[in-house]
Amino acid sequence: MAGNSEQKASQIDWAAFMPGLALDAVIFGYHNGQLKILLLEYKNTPLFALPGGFIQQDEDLNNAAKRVLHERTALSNIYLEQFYVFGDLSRHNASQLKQIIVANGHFIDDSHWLLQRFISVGYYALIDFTKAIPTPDAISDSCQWFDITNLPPVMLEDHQEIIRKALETLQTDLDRKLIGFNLLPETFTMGDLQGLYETILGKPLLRPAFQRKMLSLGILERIAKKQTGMAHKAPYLYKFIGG
Amino acid sequence: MAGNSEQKASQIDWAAFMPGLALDAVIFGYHNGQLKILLLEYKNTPLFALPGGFIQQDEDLNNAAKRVLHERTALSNIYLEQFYVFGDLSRHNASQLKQIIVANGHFIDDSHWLLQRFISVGYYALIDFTKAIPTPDAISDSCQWFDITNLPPVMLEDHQEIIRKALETLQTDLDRKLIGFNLLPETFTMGDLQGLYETILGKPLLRPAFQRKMLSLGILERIAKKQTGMAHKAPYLYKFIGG
DNA sequence: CCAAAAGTGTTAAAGCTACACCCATGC
DNA sequence: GCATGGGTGTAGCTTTAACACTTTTGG
Repeated sequence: MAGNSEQKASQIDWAAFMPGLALDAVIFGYHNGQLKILLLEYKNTPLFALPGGFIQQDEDLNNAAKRVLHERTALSNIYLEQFYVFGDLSRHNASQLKQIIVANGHFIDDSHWLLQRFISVGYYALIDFTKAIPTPDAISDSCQWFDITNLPPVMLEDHQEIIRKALETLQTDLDRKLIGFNLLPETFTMGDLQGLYETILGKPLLRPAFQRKMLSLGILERIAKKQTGMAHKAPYLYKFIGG
Repeated sequence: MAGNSEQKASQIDWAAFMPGLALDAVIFGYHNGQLKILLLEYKNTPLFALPGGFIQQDEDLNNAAKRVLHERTALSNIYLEQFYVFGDLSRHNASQLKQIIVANGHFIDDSHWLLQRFISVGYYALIDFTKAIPTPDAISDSCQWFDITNLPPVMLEDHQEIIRKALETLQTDLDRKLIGFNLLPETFTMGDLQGLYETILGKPLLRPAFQRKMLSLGILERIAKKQTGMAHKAPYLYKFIGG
């Protein structure tokens, strides 16, 4: 849950949103052999949080998620999946929310639904790190990539748990569906792809087996014969062919 | 979405619930080689619907689902999973909802959230058919089992789609997690278990392979040596041992 | 020529498929 | 005995795992 409007809180038409309901997005990217996610840093607080937002009364839930993703990354056509709804009472932390609002110089009545208990739909997204343009929202100082193994210690509400569950879902989805390619640029080497799998699954894989398995799926097309530069045999470039 | 209170609509304290949010439960049972689900039939209408309910302001989302399941089946400790959140605007059908309310002799203001757009969390449950006591709610005439291959043609809103997606999820979960046993009594034969798998997956399985695979998992304990009665070799009884 | 990384070959183990076969029981 | 359903054995195929080997390129 995070502010999703570019306006000041006092100008927001809260009635345009569904009360008590939010969505949080765990946006994965892959760079330099690290799996990363996007986090916002709230103004004047030491709090980090997942990008999120509210659902407009006249908006499909999944479209609200797409909108949030576009606002934070400037990307469209993103791979996006619901993975869990977080609806425990214990995740509610009114004082933390109030701290954020106050730190932004706004006031809100204690009875407002924004300070009450929330139910939040968790989404995870896979994007091409090189194409995203991280963009903070109105109540945040920054929107930055964090290595999944090195997250800030203090996070909003249960966002640590949401991230954990998102990663768990990504790990089990990775070899059931063919989604890994969404984290890479259009063209990539087999080494890139293997590194991605190893990073997500957290274990080394054998190169010959990995190569054969990927090629046997028939979803990779070998593009250029060679790449440039290094002190060893140049790898082939591949691209994903939807299929 | 369905009425979940035992009171008359006019007596219900609507403020006790989270507005715009509901849950729907696809409750699976297995009997006589058929996969079945529980459906409610609304009073004075030809409409069938999934059991469902609202989330109380002071209630965990998952506990609300457990409560609904207990109200409709008299069972506790049910196997229960979230599988999708249905949040499209197109699922909204105000006239259908109003029809149900009117058919129950109640009145409600058109601006009430009950007649507005809803977001619904889909759950599926696996229960022992022989133990459930189907119980209608206050606005329903009946709560009955329906063969999944022979559902009523007219159902509330997008409940057909919810059921389709629940079945799809059950099929993919069936051999990823060890959940089939939740649909059978404590003891069962290998034939029962195979029939269950065949019914859910919609295809025949080879007996030797199935038997070996199940036994190799180490989650079945062979109980009684024999069963009684039929014109052939008596099968062993097995029970599930949580691993 | 050597180190490093890419890619292919090869063999053994493991798993799955399909069918054949034996067991127990009621008619 | 024979039909019926339960349970085991086994041969053949496919998949996976592990390692050896060749290829390319900069130093």
